[in-house]
Formats: sequence, C-alpha cells, structure tokens
Amino acid sequence: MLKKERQAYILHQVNLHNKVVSATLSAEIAVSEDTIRRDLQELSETGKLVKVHGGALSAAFYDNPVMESNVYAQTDKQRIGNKAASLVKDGMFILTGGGTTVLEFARCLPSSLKATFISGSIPAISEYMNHPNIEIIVLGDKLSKTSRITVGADAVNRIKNIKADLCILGINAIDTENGVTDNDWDVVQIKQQMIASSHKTICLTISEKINTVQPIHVCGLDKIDSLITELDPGHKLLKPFKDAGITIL
Amino acid sequence: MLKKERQAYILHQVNLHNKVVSATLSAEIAVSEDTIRRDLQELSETGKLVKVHGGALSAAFYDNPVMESNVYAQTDKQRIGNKAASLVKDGMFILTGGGTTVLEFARCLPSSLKATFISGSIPAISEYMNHPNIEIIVLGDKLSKTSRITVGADAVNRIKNIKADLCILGINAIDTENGVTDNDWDVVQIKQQMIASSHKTICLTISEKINTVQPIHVCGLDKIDSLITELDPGHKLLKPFKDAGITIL
DNA sequence: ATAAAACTTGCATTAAAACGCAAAATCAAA
DNA sequence: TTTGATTTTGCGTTTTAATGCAAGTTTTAT
Repeated sequence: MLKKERQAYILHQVNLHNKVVSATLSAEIAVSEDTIRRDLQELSETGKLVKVHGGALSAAFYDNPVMESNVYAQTDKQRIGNKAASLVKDGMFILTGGGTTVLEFARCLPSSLKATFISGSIPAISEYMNHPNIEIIVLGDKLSKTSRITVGADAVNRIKNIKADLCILGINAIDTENGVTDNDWDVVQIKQQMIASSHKTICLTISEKINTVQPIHVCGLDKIDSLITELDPGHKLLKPFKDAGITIL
Repeated sequence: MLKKERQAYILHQVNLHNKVVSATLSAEIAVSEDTIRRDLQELSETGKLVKVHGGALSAAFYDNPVMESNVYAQTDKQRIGNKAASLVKDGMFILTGGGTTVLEFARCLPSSLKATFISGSIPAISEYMNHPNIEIIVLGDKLSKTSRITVGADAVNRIKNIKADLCILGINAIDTENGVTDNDWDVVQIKQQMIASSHKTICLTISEKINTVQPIHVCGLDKIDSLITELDPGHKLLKPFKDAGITIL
C-alpha cells in the first residue's frame, strides 16, 4: 500500500468515525505503529486531523470557533480575565458561572494549566474545551436561554456536594450597602450555592457595575474574598470595598 | 509496445484502480521500472495523474479528496438531518447524543418547533440554543474531550429517570450481525441508557458506516425503530435492515 | 506509586528515485 | 533499403525516502 493511499485511508476513517486509534490502524493496514504515528504526525501538520495520545481526532470536530466579538468592553474584560487567570494554580477545583467576563477569563487561561472546572455555562464550557489539560465537569439541569447557564434544584444540589478551591463569578451589580445583587432569580440560586461551596470567592466585574443595584440579593460583601475590575487596585472607586476587607486586584 | 500505447495503458489502469505500482506495471508491460518511472513522470507533468513514491495515484482521487468529500458528506448529512427533523413533533421529549450528524439534525429543526431536548453534547446544545422555542435539559457529568459529550454514572442515572418519546443517535457503525457498535466505552454507556429510556430509537448514519464494525457493542437491531441515511429508502444496501423490522427513512 | 502503553529518537535496512551513459530502437530522408 | 539523427530504453551508481526496530522517555491509567 502506498504511503499517500494509506494516509487517505486514515483521513477517511477519521472523518467517518471522528477518531482513530493507532493500534487499530496498524492492524488494519498491516504496518507498524511507528509508521501510523508518522502518518498521523504528517496529517496533523497539515491540519487534516488532530493528533492525540494513542491516535487522532477529526479536525472538523475539534476546532470550535466560539463567537463573541462585539463586546464593547473587550480590552477591559481581557485585563480582568488576565488578573483572574493568575489566581488559578495547577490542581485546583474551580466553580465558575457564566457571562462575558468569565468567558474572557477562560480565554486568558494558559494552555499548560491542569485544573478542574465545574460550570453550567455552555459558552464557558465551550471555551474550556479548547484547553487541552483542563478537566470539565458540566452541571446539568434546565438551560436558561437568557443566561445560557443551567439552573434549577438539580444543579444547586449538585453544587452542594462540592467543595471547590475557587468560585469565579461575573457579577451584575455590587455596592457597599447591598453587596452583590442580580436580576435573575434562577441564576442567583446557583451563584449563592457556588459561593457557599467554595473556599474562596472571586468576583469579576467591569467598574461600570460598581455602585449599582439589582433587585435580587446574592450575598453580602463579607462573602467575597477578591474583587477584580479593569481598574488599578488603588483606584478610589474601590476603596470602600478594600475597607470592607476584600482583596482588590 | 509503443510508448504512447504504454502510457495509455497506465492511464487506463490508474483511472480504473485509483492507483498503480511501478513494480507491478514493470512486470505487466515487461519494461524496466525506469521506463515506468519516466512514463509516470511525463503523465504527472501533464496532470493526468499524481506521482508518488512507489507508483502513482489518480489525479481525481488525489486532487480533491478532502474538500470534495467533505462537502459531499455535508449535503448527505443535511439530507439525513431533514429526514430526522420531520419526525419531531411539538410537545415531544427527545434524548439526543452528539456527533456531526446529530448536529446537522439540530440545524434542520424548524424554529417554530416547541419540544424539549435532553442532551449532554455541548455542540448539540449550542445548536439547540439557537432555536427559540426549544427547551433544553443539559445532562451533567464529566465532559469527554474527544466526543464533547458528558459521560459517567451520573449522566447515566439521570437518563434512567427519563422516559422520552424519541432517542436520536448518530451511530458509528452498524451491521446486521453485530447491530450498532462504537469505539468509545463511556459514550456507549450513555447511548445504551438513552435507548432504554426512550419509546422510539432513531439511528442516523451516512451510508458509508453501514456494514462496518467497531469494537464495542451498543445494541442489537431489535432495539432500533428507524434508520435514517442519505440514501433512498429502497436502496438495496438497506434491505437487510428493513427485513429486520426497522423502518427505513 | 507503579506498571503499562504510547511516544521520541536514532539507526539499519530495504525499496525507490535520480542521473549519466551507452545500447537499442525508431524515424526521416536519400 | 540504407544511413544518420533522434528518441527511447536499460543498467550501473549514487541519493533519497520509507519503514521497522531498539533504547530511553513521557504519558496514562491503575
């Protein structure tokens, strides 16, 4: 069997079954696994498939272009995302909510990071999937169309059984008097349980939302360990929160 | 044998078998391999075939194997998706797996459809989210990177508590002897429970996967209610499955 | 923590390609 | 037909490509 012919066969198999195993191909085509590996290597270099330990995956299935480009506060959110990403260490268990700020955080994570993320946010999960070394636990329940995260008693109960190192939340409103507030009852249930189930709670928000109030109470300032905004930690807007004992990044 | 005559013969062979081997041709025509090589060289220069180490491949086969076949498979999958979409009625509860075929099915659903979809496939869920009237239940558990669906005992148990109207599965391999087979143990657990928890099971597959086998058994043909391929229901390839009592669409 | 599987690297072996050259075949015109 | 020019072919020789094997390392799973 000619080399190109063999590679065409492999490509065909990969497109057909979404994945191939080196050992299987080796037996099917009757060449050594080394040769298969070299073929996969070549095909992977030209982007025809994605090589993984033990075989390869379909490239079409792997690259998942996630949208989101018209967010006005893009660079601000990136700054927030980078600060938050610096808090995550290898081996950590992290509960995360949804929202564009958390999404940006997900994009800022280094690809070498080996951590476990637990979330019910479909866009956030899609983003975590692009990181090869991240373990993802999906919180199942009914999907809220507006917020794109799963909500409901099931998800809340599931979170109850977890004790995570960090809880990373994008928040909707925060002020010194009411603490963190929100406008979606279902989402608030999730956030409250996430906060209760984590050792540390990190809140992400653009400074615009500081000193605004929403109808539903999420938690008091005392529950928050860190607050991350695009502003310099010394900014006067953040002083009241620093005085309340929150670490400002 | 004249040079022109010989080259015509080579071209004929290449178009017939999609490939030729220099050594074989040399023996058949009784000329040295050098001569064959020179012939292949010439034919390759005029684009009549593609020369590779050890022989040559058909230009048609080599030129556009990826692009052509991918687009081809795309329209095939759309045809499958449309057929499957026609089975879904308002008010139904539907369990679905992952895979590109199911993804195509999701895209074919009419936006007016009011149904509830239950799935652990992140790409499929992302697709369902675009449909305004569809309720989505996310099956939570550990996310398998390779298949992009949630897998594990938790997800299986959750499915156990459901009795859905339809189960729509993209399948990896099917044949009359072994039934439906797959290559991912975790995914198979999910599929089996989905089948058990549904009144009707619909299998989607492009015809290429028919009469192929994968290592892990999913279910026998008796569990399948409908089989949907891009082929006409009367196609002879499908006859054995029709005879086994499966509705062919 | 340990063992098994998969990967990397370098090397040896074999097959194929490239190249130059000379013999043989083909062609064109005398 | 003969002859000379031209093309085609086969055969060494030298390079290059493909493949499998072995030793050592990394990754994965138990």
